[in-house]
Formats: sequence, C-alpha cells, structure tokens
Amino acid sequence: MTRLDRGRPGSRVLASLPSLAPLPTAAERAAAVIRENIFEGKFQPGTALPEAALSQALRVSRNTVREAFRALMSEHLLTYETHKGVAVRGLTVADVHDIYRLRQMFETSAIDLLDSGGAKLEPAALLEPVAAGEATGAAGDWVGAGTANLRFHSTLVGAHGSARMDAFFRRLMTEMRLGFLALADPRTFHAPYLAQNRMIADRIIDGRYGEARIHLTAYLEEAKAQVASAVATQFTVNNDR
Amino acid sequence: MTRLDRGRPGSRVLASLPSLAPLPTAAERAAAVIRENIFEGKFQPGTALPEAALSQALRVSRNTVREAFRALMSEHLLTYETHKGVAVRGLTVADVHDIYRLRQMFETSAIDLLDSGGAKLEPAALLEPVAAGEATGAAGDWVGAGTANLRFHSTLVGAHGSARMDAFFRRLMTEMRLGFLALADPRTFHAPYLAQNRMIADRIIDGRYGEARIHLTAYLEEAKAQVASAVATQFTVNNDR
DNA sequence: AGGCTGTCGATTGTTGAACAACACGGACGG
DNA sequence: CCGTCCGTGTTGTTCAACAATCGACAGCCT
Repeated sequence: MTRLDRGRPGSRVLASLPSLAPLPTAAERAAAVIRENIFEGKFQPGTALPEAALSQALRVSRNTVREAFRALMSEHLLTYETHKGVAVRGLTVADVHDIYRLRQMFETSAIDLLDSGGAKLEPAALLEPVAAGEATGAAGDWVGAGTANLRFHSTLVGAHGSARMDAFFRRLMTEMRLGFLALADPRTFHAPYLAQNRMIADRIIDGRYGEARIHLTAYLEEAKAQVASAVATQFTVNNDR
Repeated sequence: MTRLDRGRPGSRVLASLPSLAPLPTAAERAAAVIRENIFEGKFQPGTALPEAALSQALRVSRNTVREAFRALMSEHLLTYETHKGVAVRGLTVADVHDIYRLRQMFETSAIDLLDSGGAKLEPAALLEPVAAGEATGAAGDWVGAGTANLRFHSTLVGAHGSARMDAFFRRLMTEMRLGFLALADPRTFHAPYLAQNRMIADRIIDGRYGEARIHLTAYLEEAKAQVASAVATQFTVNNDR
C-alpha cells in the first residue's frame, strides 16, 4: 500500500485510451503545405515545381521534398516525368467526365444500398456537412463550402462501409478541387448545390430514395457540365509534357 | 515539292503516336524486384523489410529504397509506421470481404453496361487472358495462371472505359495476390476458375449477359469464401503493429 | 518474485553535399 | 530547313553523418 496507490487509473481505462497519433514527419508537413497551396490556387495547374526551389522555400532537404512529391503524386495532384520533374496537375475534360462517371456509380449505388436496407446511415452524420457548407458559404468562404460539399458526398459513399472505397472516393474528391480551380466564380457554382445537398439529404433521411436518386443524378449531370466547360475554356494544360 | 514528300506521315497519325515510355529509374526497378519477391512468396506477410538490408542486397542507396517503399505502399503491398519501418502486408478477413465486395460491384456493373449497349468489348481481348491462363495452368505455373486470371477480370472492368477505374481495379488485383499467398494449394484453387472464366467469357461474347452475371456472382462468392478461410487459418498478421 | 526504470543497440528520419545523366534551348554551319 | 554541337539548369542517385525513436535487456526497489 504505497503512497501512489490512491490516484492510479485502472487497467480498464488505460486500455481504452486511443493510441497516440504519430507526429507528422517533415515530408508529410511539406506535402500538406504544397497541397494547401494547390487548393488555394497559388500553384496554378501546369506550373513546374523544381525540387531545389521547394527545398529552399520550405527549409527542408531536397530528399524530403521528393518524398512529399511521391505522396502528392499518388493523390494525382502532381504529374511527373523522369528528368523533367513534377508539375501541378490540371484536369482535362476527359478527366472531368471520368471522375463524374465514377461519382455517379458510387453515389447512386450507395443510395440503392440504403434503399435495399443493406446499410444504414446516421441522419446526423449526413446533415452535419450540409449545415457546415451552408454556414461557411454564408460566411463567404467558398473554399470551405467546397470542402463541406465534398465531405457530404463522402459521407454518402461511406454507407457502403468499404474502407477502400472511402479512400478511393476521397482521392476523387481531392482531384475535384483541381477542377474547382478552373471555375471563374466559385460562389455562383457552389451556392445552388448547397440547397440541393440539403434536399438530397432530407429525401434520404425520409426514406424517399427514388427521389433522392433522381435529384442526385441531375445534380451530378449539371455539375459535370459546368466543371467541364470551365476546364475547357481554361488555359490548356499538358499533363505529360 | 521535295523528295521527302512521298513517305511523309500525316500530322493526324503523328499526333496519335504514343509518347515514348521513359526508361525505368533505379527506384522503379527496386520496387519491381521487391514486388516480385512478395508475389513469389519469398517475403512472407508480416516480415519486416529494413532499409539498410534492402539497400545492401539490391546495391542501391537507402534513399532509393525509400522511394521504392513509397511506391509499394501506395499499392497497399507494404504497411508502414513511423520509426518502425515497412513490413509486407497481410490480408485480414475484413480485407478479403472488402475487396470482393468491390470486385462484385465493378464487374457486374461492367456486364450491365455491356448489356445496355453502353460499351463494347473485343471478343479477342476477352479470350486472350482466358487462353493464356489455361496454357500457363497446364504448364504447372500457377502464379502465372493467377496473373492471367486477374488480367481477365481487369479486361472485363476495362469495358467501363474509365482510366481511374482501371487503375483502381488493377490495384485491387495486386492486393488479391497477397490473399493467394495464403492458399495452401494454388492448383486446386485456380484450376476450377480457369474453366469458369471461359464460361463467363463465352456468355458475354454470345450476348447472354444474364447468365454471365449469375455465373460471375457465384464465382466471386465462392472464391471469396475460399480466400477468406485461407487467410483466417493463416498465421495472424498484425498490419499496424 | 514482480513491477518499474534507466540504458544500450538498432533502425528510421533528415540533412547536406557531391557527381552523373539527361532535357532544353540557342548558336552555328551546311 | 535540317542537323550538330555545346552550355545551362534540373533531376537521379549516392554517401556519410547526426538526431529521434523503438525494442529489449539488465538492474533496482519493494
């Protein structure tokens, strides 16, 4: 019976502690900075990112920059060619069609799954990103609204309960942001979809899956057309110089 | 009107020339060697791969080994944790179910697409991997038969005509091979599926899509059960030590 | 003995410098 | 217009070193 006995946590509570998240490495932090700069539009699609320059700017070694590049390449945010280095990726019209075709498949299939009772989704989980999008949109932060929008659709796809599908869809969503960069006016693009998201969410929660499906399909079709035309009029980018 | 005018290719055909494939870097070759060793079963799931040892064995720098690791991690063949290094990934039962759920979705959806006339597939392209599988299987090369098998299903999914889906599915297929490693007897596993592949291919080519769909679903269900049980009885692997 | 604590060796994270290999563009001459 | 040459800048790869961290072992205390 030592002095220390009084305040000792039981093994029960110790075991329930979440494992400590490993602190991000320099390469990960570098990747995060580059990614953020891409999303903010500071690195325009097509611009080359020389290793030496990035190394100097971020105050990390060239090898570390390379590791960051590898990570961003696997996210399809950067293109790469031997002895030519990396450049910020720009979406082609074909890319936009490809991405929206997959979105269509994943998202409608998620609704079908909910419809058939093969999965459930917490209404709160679905409504939270909708509300967040409306809030950030009202505040004038359209980058944030775009993020919330993508999170809404990710949640929907999450109904599948497949880790790999979640990861893949998340990657698709990050690619989408490359398309958003081409939009001349993010506000007029995102604003209508905030309302549509709420409609779709309400239909799903009310169990009116057929209507949700129709709305969603129309939504995707319209958004695809807008993004595709924006990408088409944008300065043409050659991803494999 | 110069002499050279006679045999000059039109700009049309020039533009359609595929860009020359860049020669593989040391990092890519290192990744290829490691990947091959994993598929051959020489690196068993769970075994750690120290950077220094690989560097020495492959006669490349440690940095190059790291680059190779990044590539293989994005293929989900290796697991990684900071300050603990990489280890060969082993599939869990949950992984197997996840993978087969996605296969089911992609492949049946491809058949539906063919059925609706939204896409076409060359019979020869579909039959080639089937024949190759039968040939390599007859020769006793079951690793090769597994490869041909995966190629058959990749071709089917290729009907979607989506570059991203192709890439994602190909990654799923490489992960599948991790599951094949757990099989005690590859021969009895693969042999029946060679015949089933031909059946499915024939049905598709004959336009009997309903039957193809049923066969495919049964195929996947059965294979899933076999691989899952093999993985379950295998020495348990902890992917996030 | 049993549980805790320091210490040590091994491995990874990161750096900086160096050199070879390669791509791009301009100058030059046919 | 074509081909060659060369210089410049960038990337590919290596090496050596040090800091940070992990895993295990030995020793300590009770």
